[in-house]
Amino acid sequence: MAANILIVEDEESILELISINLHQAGFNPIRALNAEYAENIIKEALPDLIILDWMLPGMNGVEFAKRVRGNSTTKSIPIIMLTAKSEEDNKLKGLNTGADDYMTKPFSPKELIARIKAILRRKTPELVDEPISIGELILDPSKHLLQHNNKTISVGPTEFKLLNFLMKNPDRVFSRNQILDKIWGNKSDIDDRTVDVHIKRLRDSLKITGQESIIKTVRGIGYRLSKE
Amino acid sequence: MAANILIVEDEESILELISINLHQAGFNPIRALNAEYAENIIKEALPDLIILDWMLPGMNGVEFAKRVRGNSTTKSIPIIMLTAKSEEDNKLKGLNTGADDYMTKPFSPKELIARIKAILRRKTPELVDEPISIGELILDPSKHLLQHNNKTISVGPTEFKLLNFLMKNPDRVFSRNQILDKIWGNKSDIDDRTVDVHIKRLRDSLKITGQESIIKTVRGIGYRLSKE
DNA sequence: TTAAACTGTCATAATTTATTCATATAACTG
DNA sequence: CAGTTATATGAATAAATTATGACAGTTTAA
Repeated sequence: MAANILIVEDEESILELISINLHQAGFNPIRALNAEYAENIIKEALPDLIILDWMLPGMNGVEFAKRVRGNSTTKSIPIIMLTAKSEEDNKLKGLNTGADDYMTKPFSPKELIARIKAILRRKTPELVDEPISIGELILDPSKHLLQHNNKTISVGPTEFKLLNFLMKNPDRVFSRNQILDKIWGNKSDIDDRTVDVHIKRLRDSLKITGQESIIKTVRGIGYRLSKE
Repeated sequence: MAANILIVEDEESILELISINLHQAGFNPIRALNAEYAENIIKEALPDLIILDWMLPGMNGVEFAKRVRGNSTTKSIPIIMLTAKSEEDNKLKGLNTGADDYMTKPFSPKELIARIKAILRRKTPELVDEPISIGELILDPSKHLLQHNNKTISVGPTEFKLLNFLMKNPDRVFSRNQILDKIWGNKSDIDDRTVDVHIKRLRDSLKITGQESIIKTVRGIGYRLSKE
């Protein structure tokens, strides 16, 4: 299950940028334009991590962080603080207020994601994309790499996502539509049968490893990945 | 089949958050921003479970719950109530209004999902798709796998559905037509006798396990699955 | 800009399953 | 036990599902 990440940032374009990047990295972004609204959200549902702008209109980031830390039910939620470069001196203060990490603007979305993963890996490992292996195959989502006995197997982007999904849910059958939902996104109006084609391509790619038979066809239902 | 879960929550971001998390957990979320709208939805299609915010604009959660409970066609739908911490005193009242469970805000989406599963498991086990076992046979719907002493038994698609159905309703006799209705869908104009053939094939598949006799013929009526 | 890689769709081949039907067996009735 | 009815079984044919190869349009990378 994807991690829910609350982003508190008053500049809409930045908020959107972070949102999109988190979404693409497989997280669930929850947007808040100010600390007050963010507090309301937290009152209702607990996020797995908070990305917090240092400077906010109204209640500022530090204040907000303090309040999060002050409440027993929320105090263990990790916080990443975003600070402008000029505020760099404040970083110690920021850490003192309880932020688990900080990043100075402008920052690279990639690095932000990396930091998020690092923190989640520490706090809630099950929410991070760790390498998965099945048999002699190793798939590393963060490196976007598929290996077999230390040799890299090349697969297309869609096939990679497909294999990734199946490896994360081994032994379970998925219908073509479930797969379309997960890999293509639920808005797609793509033909069922397209899945067959990608399954074939994936099997072809796996052929040189002799592992192509881990992808089983479950007639009338869909596909399943499993060893034996 | 994914369970349909109606979420009645006036705060849009929370509604969205719950929705996304439920979707990722394999449920089918239906959103309602207020009780009135929720009532309309229920008139159209019965959800399998309702997540209900205690405080709602217009008709509040308790009132809505009462009405759901008051109607004979909806009264058995499980309800999970979301209450703010300050309203915790009300929890008894909440339960009295018929909520099956309640969660105090803020809650973690993961816990919510755990509770949902627990309730569904209790109330409508067929929606949870847990493995079913009879004797030494284990049928796992989500893996679409039939096992006997850790060995996979291969059965055709229709036989699998048939066995699945019978295992979910053990010790009960079904006429061929009832079976046709359940497995083939009621629109089918298929011959009664076809069921016999599939029963035979199923028995054949089970022969190597020595369990083929769990499927009894009830002469003049139909078939029944039971141990001894 | 060009070449290479990737996508989704389709037609068709290959495979697996379903249904019917004829006949053999078994179960019930009196 | 003979007659009657219901079920089991095997096999042929029909139907459904999946695998595959090719293609045309796109995207990506050099």
